[in-house]
Amino acid sequence: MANIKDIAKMANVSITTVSRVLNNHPYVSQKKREAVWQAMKESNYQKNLNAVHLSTGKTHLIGVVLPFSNHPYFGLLLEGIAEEAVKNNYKLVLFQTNYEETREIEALDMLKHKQIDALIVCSRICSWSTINDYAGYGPIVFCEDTQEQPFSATFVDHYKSFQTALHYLADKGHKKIGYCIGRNSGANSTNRALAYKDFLTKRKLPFHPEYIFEQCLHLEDGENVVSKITNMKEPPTALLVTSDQVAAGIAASSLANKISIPQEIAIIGFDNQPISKVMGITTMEIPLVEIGRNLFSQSVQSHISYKEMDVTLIERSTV
Amino acid sequence: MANIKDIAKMANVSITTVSRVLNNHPYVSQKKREAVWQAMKESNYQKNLNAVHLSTGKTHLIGVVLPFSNHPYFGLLLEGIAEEAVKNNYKLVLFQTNYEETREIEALDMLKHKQIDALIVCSRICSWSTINDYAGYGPIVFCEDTQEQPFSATFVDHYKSFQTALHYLADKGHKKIGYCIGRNSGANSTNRALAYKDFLTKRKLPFHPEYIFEQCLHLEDGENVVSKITNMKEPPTALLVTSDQVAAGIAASSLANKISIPQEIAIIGFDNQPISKVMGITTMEIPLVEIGRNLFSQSVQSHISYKEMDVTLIERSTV
DNA sequence: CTGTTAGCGCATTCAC
DNA sequence: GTGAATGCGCTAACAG
Repeated sequence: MANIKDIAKMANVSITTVSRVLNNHPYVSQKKREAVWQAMKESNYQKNLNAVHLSTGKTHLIGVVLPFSNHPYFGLLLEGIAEEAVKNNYKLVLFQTNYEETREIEALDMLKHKQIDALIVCSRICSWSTINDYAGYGPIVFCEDTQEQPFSATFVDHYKSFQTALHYLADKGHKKIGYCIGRNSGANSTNRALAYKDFLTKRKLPFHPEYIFEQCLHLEDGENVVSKITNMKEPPTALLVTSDQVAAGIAASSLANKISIPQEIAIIGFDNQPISKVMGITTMEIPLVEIGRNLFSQSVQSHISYKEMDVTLIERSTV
Repeated sequence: MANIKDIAKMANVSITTVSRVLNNHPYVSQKKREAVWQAMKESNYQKNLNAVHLSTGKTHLIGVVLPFSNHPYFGLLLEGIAEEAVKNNYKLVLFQTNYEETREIEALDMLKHKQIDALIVCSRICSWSTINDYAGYGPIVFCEDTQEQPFSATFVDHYKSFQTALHYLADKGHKKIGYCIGRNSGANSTNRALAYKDFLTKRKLPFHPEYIFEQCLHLEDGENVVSKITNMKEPPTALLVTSDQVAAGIAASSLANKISIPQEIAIIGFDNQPISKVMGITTMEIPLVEIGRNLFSQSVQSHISYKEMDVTLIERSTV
């Protein structure tokens, strides 16, 4: 495989000149420029990116941290990130963490040691104090409201959207409303819990701890929720489900258990995934692909920015 | 950030010795080894992988080519690949092709130019003759029967599994059986088409071209199938659906259109995705995660190997 | 066992 | 406009 030296020899110029045309610098005569192009064509030259990386300290690689790659939520996010990466000639390095802190730190370390240019954290597990140790090594962008933290972010206002959905349900006459959430830690979960409490207070509704269902991440988790509900003396009449996957699971399981939706239980999902459309689930649309695209853009910028995306209620037939 | 030279200085040894302990070479006295460790600890040393890559010509990066990252089929495959990559301290570089040939060639070119060590092609679009041009630049592994091609592969026998499912349906009394397929090109599709024809011949059943539904990749595509079927004078009584996603879409759409399953139409999906379990869809289980794991292993081996995985019929309630 | 030295392929001063 | 020279951080003969 030809290298820059070979090209220089073939084109009868110096290595520097080759490097200049390679990087589109001005101040190269048209004649030499063409000679270099010719030589590159003939020898099917291609830069050795490893050398470029070592020399420049840049890798054109962006790390993406996510818990699982096989979850539609992250799939959509990744789709948006990947789309933009292709456009900008960046490649993505995947860090599948399974929510293990060490995995996330591995990614952070790669940033620290210049193995990637920036890091996109789709779902954070490390504390801010840990992450702050890595500020300055390169952009780290998040998919949550980073508040005062010195990191870019693209996010939705989970407090607001949760309230919107909750009041929508209440306006339809529901008084016993519960919700399903993925993790009980995490900023997003905290915000939603707060929104829930504030809603209850405002509407003067009692707080039922058993109306909160945790560990609702995957389709299968919906079954669990349904089985818990069927065993309740006073089950909720409506459920806010923070993932369309789980909402779909609940819908399917309800069907199997002859529980009618929305008569016996109303459901609002989140994300507006294809599955919610197919199954007619009312949902809060989160523009995940667009968020992904924006996350990528922020990761290749040196300044910090915050971008809030809107959530839209999509009415279908489960409320 | 300290480099190998600094460490050498601190530990009072040569660069080579540092490199040796770095790479666990023998022939280093315990004393010096410990001195180096000490220095590394003190300075929080970390290798610059770009330098390692340039020097060794290896990147510890494996490329993964797939059409979409947000499809559960590829999500599961990716899950298996990622799992094994983490174990072996490799990182994954994603190539989302959207089935565009140029994207796949980009990946191939990265292999050629040593930017990645190997390539895993989850779904091929390029012709074998194109791909053969890249043989020798590094391992390329496929998720399909590579036949005489000089590339490793992990795959399932689509001919066989299609036949199994088809005869299962026929044994249940079905005579009008159709199938839904993703792409009409691709080796897997060809094999299934062949299996279908052979089955028809063997059972002396007529061939209805309208019983073949193409472009069935996503959940939403199921709607289409159902609407086509409802407009047929003589609709099929059973459907083989090469993706659980589409099968789920068909099930949901049937429900919405008051078509009862399996009474009016029987369905067999493929993959055994969570959704098929939740919706009680009979399916042909393909061990995607395991295939992913094996694909990774093959990608870091220098010899060529072929591994066929078994497909298992999982009976649920749609037949 | 240990150190010296020569690359790996490219970007980038700096001088002409 | 152009090129010689230096360095990025590490590996791997080779010599001792």
